[in-house]
Amino acid sequence: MAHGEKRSTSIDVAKLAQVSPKSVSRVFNNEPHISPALRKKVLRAAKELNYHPNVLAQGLVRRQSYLIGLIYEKPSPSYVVELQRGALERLHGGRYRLIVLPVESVMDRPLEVVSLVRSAALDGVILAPPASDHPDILDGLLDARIPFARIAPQSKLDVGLSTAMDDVAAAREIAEHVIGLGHRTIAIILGDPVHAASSQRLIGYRQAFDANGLPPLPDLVETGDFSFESGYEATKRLLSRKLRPTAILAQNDDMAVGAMSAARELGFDVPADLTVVGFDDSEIARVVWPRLTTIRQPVMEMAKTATDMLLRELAGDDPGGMVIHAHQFVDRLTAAPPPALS
Amino acid sequence: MAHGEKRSTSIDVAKLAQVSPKSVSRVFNNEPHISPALRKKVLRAAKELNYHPNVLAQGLVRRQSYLIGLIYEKPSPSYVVELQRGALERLHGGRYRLIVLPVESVMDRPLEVVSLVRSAALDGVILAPPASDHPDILDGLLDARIPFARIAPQSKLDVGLSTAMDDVAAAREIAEHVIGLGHRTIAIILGDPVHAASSQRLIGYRQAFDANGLPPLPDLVETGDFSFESGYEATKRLLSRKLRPTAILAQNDDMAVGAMSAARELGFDVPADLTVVGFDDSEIARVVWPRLTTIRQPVMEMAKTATDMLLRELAGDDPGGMVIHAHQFVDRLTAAPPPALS
DNA sequence: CGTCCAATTGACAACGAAGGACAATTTCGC
DNA sequence: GCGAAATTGTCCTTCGTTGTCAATTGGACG
Repeated sequence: MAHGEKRSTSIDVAKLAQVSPKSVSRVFNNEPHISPALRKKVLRAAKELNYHPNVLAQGLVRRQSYLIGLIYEKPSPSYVVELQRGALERLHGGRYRLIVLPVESVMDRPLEVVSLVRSAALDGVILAPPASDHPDILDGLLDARIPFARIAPQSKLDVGLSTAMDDVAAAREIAEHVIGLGHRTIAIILGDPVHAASSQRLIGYRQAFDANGLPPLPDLVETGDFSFESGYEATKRLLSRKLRPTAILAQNDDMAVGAMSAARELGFDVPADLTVVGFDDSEIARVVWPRLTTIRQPVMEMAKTATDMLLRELAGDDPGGMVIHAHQFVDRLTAAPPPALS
Repeated sequence: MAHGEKRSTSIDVAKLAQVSPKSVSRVFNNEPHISPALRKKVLRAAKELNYHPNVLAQGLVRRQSYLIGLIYEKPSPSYVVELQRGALERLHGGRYRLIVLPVESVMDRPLEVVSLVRSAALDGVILAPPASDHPDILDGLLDARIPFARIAPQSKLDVGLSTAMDDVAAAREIAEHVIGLGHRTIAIILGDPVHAASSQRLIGYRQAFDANGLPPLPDLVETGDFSFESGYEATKRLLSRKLRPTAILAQNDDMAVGAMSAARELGFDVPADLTVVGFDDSEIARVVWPRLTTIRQPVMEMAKTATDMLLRELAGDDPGGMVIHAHQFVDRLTAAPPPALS
């Protein structure tokens, strides 16, 4: 039993080093005006006692918890991973820590979210869609004076900090590409309508249709929820219609991959018989075969920037209001001319 | 500007409700012997002031932070997601929160991990591989008296709490299946050797080889790091050898999917020309086409159980020492007899 | 060698809530 | 209306660290 050193306090260290507790505090906070001799004494004593300042006590007096929350509602795993990666990359090395707060249903009980944030004493919050667009949440946080950074918001863009991309332009771009390949019978799989990005992307698709003299095709639209399964089911329905699409625009990669699976099961080859494109360029897009043609949404970068802005705000600097990140069309292997023309 | 209510304290609530601060405390901590009337008064005042107990102050006096850390070292995204999901599911509704602590390199600086945990004042820690097997980390946590639960440890099984599965048996099982299909030239893609699971699974493969009179095949072994890319690269090398395998045992799903991609690129059909099996049954296994034959490792359940044990320990109950979860062979579409026999 | 200013330290009261030990006050059974 | 039990209130500590301001020390300089 060599184990069992009890937690030591700044007072213990002070006693051992024969200085005042205040001096210990000063050394640990790198305050100016400290003689090298004092610093050495304190550090030696601290090391001997294996002392770590108690963040709870610090937090109490400084009115900070050094906790940042990441709020999201069960989006695709790959999206969450990217979000976290971006946030953690920025947080790394600093004193702030990341708390993950997946919430059941943002839309149903928005005030619960605010209450959660308050009772956890978070210093700041990163809001992923669809929480980033919920007015009650924004108001609640504003009211509680809790700084927040929003990822990909689509409304009330003047509120809080945000990082975003141009969903409309991106969607238009990938739709243009598919049309350019010769497709005329194009189906759309929408994501969860509570995500504002869903309607934005639809607008982009429509713009491309319009610009190329195609009808809006209300028949060939199915609604999913951004999950693999929903893309799979939607595609099964689409491919069993009398008017069969030669291309499918899925509003994210998971649904696109679901579409590919369904197509394969029904005997269609991708892309020879059916073009499938996604949106996001999440990990899965690079990993499936054939590799998915999609739009690269810089989720990690957006999360990193959002975190950066939040930290700057917490530090008292002016972080600016909104940063737009560039998207990018990524042409891989799932888009080809329609069978009739090939 | 309706915004800006300042944070209120228990004393504010007491004043407004015209009761003693002690009563406020009693109500919020659900102590017995409180009349419904008092409770109502306090709750109403608290609501009006939008009062939330300050967790920092509570934590200070109770010596708890209500923070649980999840420590992992950049494993596959799907694995992380499952871990988090399991932990969060158990934590949901309670007062404990999850802090994610991905660490650069557990092996290089194990004491940094301990120091991180101490300075963040975590109440308990969940250790994913390979941290769950590092003796210095275990000792450090033991020393600091911080409870921890280990996921899938392979050594020092008597230390701390743990949840695990039988990697050897599982690996043997899937190898037996492949051999049973008629394969005789079987390649292995190992995961990162710092993960103890890697060698355990290899032992299982070898047991199956031995039992069926196959040589250990040291030539057809490649080492990856559990990532898609490493599986992809390893497979490119394997398939360009003079002695070409008809089946590949990958030590996790990501590498297996990488193997499938590489095979496809080289013109091999899976499973007609090449059988590929994985390990873990992470999300990706269900999502790729053809769907991956693999071993289901109950990561989410293990994480959930680990969290449960940790919470029980924190509550002062006896959580027991170790729980073994059952694995399961999942036969899907990527394993078939070798071409010569089909 | 004393004086005065700056650089260093120290003393002490917050911070917000909980816990313990009792005292004071209802409330209720009968 | 009495005694006992159930509620509430008082008061004082504790938790570990920082802010504020006063005290001390060390030098430069005349």
